[in-house]
Amino acid sequence: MSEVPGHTPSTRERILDAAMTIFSAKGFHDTKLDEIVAEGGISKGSIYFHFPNKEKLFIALVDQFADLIERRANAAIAGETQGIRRVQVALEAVLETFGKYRRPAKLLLVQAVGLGTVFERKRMEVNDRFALLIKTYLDEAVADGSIAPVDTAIVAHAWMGAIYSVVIQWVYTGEPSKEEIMDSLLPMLLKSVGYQPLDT
Amino acid sequence: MSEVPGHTPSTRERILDAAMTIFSAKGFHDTKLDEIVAEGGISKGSIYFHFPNKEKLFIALVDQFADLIERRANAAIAGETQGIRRVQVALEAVLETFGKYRRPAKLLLVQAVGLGTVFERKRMEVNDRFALLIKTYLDEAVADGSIAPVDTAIVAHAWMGAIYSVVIQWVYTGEPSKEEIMDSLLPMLLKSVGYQPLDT
DNA sequence: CTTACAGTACTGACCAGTCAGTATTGTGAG
DNA sequence: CTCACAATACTGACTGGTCAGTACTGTAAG
Repeated sequence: MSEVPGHTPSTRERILDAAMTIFSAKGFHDTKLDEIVAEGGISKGSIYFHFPNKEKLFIALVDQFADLIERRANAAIAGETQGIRRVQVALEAVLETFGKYRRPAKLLLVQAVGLGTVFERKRMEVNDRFALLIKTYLDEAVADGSIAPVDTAIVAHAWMGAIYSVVIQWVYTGEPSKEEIMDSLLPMLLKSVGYQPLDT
Repeated sequence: MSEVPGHTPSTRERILDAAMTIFSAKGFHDTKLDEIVAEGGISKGSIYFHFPNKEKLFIALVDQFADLIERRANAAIAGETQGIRRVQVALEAVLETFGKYRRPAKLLLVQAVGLGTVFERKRMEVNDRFALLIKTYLDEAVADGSIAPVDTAIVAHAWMGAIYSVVIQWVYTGEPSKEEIMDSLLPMLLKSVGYQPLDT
């Protein structure tokens, strides 16, 4: 995730890597800090040197990945001009990124849910960010006539949920493959707003 | 949920009701058994008389609601014969049921996620049950020519995720209203498999 | 008395977070 | 370069609050 090839990872990076491994596998509550300590070959104290508490360490990982997703989507969009094409390449970029990072995907989509009041806000914030991103580009596509008018707020949330669900399924079972997802999910989503994709 | 009008609730029911209230509001880990005890006016001892542990109590609630959803969907389907109509009424029934039970919905869709290894299996089981249900009826619709062939496994998961996501949004914010959901989400889902709804 | 439950006081394992101390790196004066 | 000191990075044994679960007592019905 954060490691640069020819670069000895800093302690902070080692902590984040180890935390990602354990958190994504066992979830927040089932992860003991001592397990992260063992995994990363660091000490408990240095976790608390770099992060104020367990919760903030977890949130740092969530933020890190959410930022990455958003950057990739925006980068993809920047290369296109027409409304619906922008939507399409953004979706492709997001699926691509989830596909590339299985553990962070699980962390964000599964382990960050249901953690009680404190995390709820964070999760809604991240979700709303994504939904808004989708909504913005859908609105664009409606405005330039690429697709017929729809309730873009609902469609945005529905798309997000559809993507999450399929990605979660893939995270756990490895099925369906990324190619199948691209080939089936993408056209399906576009069809749901009345757009018939001609090419891939 | 389980209360029958003219029936003094048994202790077991009082436990389940109280547990539902607290679990759905605070999540599994942030709920203390003593809070359930206070909420329900029951005793800790009787919780352990009726349930082996906190985890099983939680799972009982999840199962109870998942069963309800499935029964409602199947009941709705039984009244229709044509493929795609069956899919449509099933979706309506599910949305209807989520709409009627906000707290159980939150419990199932939010609080039951990210609880670590033990609950993961349960969640996947419930999810797969729903996805399979959708898939079965989609396959029917494809078979009888109501809709064009698609990868029904992926579509089923995507639909499930779309519904979850919109319902979760509604659970937290009360928006969009049930009517808007019905009017926007349902046609959108049907459109995603190439079906243009004529009525409703 | 016995069975079937309800109620309550208590326990002890667990683990996030602390802190006193050690190691490493930076710096600037002689 | 080297010595003195400071700042930063890191260590790991220890602690104290928490809370699921238990042991025990109460009671009413048959």
